[in-house]
Amino acid sequence: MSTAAVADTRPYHHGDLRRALVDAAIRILEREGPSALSLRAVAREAGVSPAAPYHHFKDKGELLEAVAHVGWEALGDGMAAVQGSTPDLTSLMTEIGVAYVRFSQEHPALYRVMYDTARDKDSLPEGMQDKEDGAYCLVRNTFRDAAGPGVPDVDIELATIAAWCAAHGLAEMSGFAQFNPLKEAFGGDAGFLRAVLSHLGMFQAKQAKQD
Amino acid sequence: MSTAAVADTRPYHHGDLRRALVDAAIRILEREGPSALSLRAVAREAGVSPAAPYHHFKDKGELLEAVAHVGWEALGDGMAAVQGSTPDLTSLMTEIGVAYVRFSQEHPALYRVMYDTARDKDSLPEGMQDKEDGAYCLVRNTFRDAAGPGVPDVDIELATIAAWCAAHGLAEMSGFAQFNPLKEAFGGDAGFLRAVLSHLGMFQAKQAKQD
DNA sequence: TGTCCGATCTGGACAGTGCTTAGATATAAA
DNA sequence: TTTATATCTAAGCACTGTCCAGATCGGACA
Repeated sequence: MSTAAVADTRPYHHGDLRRALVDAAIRILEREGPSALSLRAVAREAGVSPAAPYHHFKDKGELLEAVAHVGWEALGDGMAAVQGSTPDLTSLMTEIGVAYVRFSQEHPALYRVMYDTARDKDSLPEGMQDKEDGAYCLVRNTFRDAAGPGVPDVDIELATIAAWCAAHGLAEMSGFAQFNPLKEAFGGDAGFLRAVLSHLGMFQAKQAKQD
Repeated sequence: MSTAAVADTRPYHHGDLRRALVDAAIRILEREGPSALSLRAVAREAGVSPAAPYHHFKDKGELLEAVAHVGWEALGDGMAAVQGSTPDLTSLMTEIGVAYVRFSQEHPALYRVMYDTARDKDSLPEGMQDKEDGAYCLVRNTFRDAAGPGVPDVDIELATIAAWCAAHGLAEMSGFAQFNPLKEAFGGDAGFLRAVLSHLGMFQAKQAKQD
């Protein structure tokens, strides 16, 4: 998760403090959770004064945006990793969905920051839907490839949105206590995720194809 | 939304300050959003000192739980209101889903508090899955009624969870800017919601019935 | 080489927060 | 009426996000 070494180049006093602050924030997030993520704690973790971050970010929200950006890229990487793992579209989309939920389980605090900032702006990050390597585009492209050239854009878009919403809902609630009995019934977390995702039937482009 | 009159009985100094605080919190939430909801602001709104709430709630989290509880009940009412609006299961479940998302759109701040506290506790409120009049039970019962007696509990539960996750995902993202083009394509917000919900196909008990 | 300018960082301050403690007050019970 | 208990206030603590004046350092220019 790019908590990478800080001292690659140090063009300024501290040496790329901006990146160091984002890294520090992610470190705190993974170690102590979202409630411990104050601007002052981040500055402390990075070894600078509480006012230093204001030379690189307009306010706390802008720092969180930068943190979220790292998260979205990592999520995209995780989803891209299962690409080509199976030729069957339905099971491929299920695996992409599983990768999505897995990310949210492995980085719950980061995932929370990602959607907190998204809700504040009423929008997923700009780049995700346009840039070809974004997580959102990955899902859309998978649907498009499977659907073929005759399917209207609106159907592709609908399938993408539906899949994204379903995956997000599952991601936020997969840890809820209510679901434990069902997890056992499906042989653990992985089986449960696959069951829900394939039950939803959202990962079938056929539906979009036939309309 | 139960911002009801305060002075029904006043057995204590202030007169049911507990309820007054919850009402005040909801008022602030609807008026200024979640970021304005501090314990001190709630006390101010209710006309008491900043320390007064601590005689009725252990801490801020417990106040938020009480606020969220009001929200869950209101959500349940909204979903129950469409009950019996159509004999067809698929369209009924779609309407229940629409009612769910509509609630989140009309009370975004309250909806946010509901899930913030749920995530903190890694659980939906206790009563919802057991009490017969809870929103969660409403969905499960609808599935059960439609499926008939031969369908195993685990399938009913799976369908319920899948539908709930999908509705929540859509609720959190239905306001995102990315979806605007699609909304126009489906003739406004209502059409968009129905399209996504029925595309997901999650509201069909048949799948559960056949397994 | 020396000087200066602007980017970068610090120390200190302000208002606001959640929460605690000690004391005041009013209600219900004796 | 006295007493006990629930309720509320006042004051204070440690913390937060944010701003400001001043210190400091790097690179450009002379």
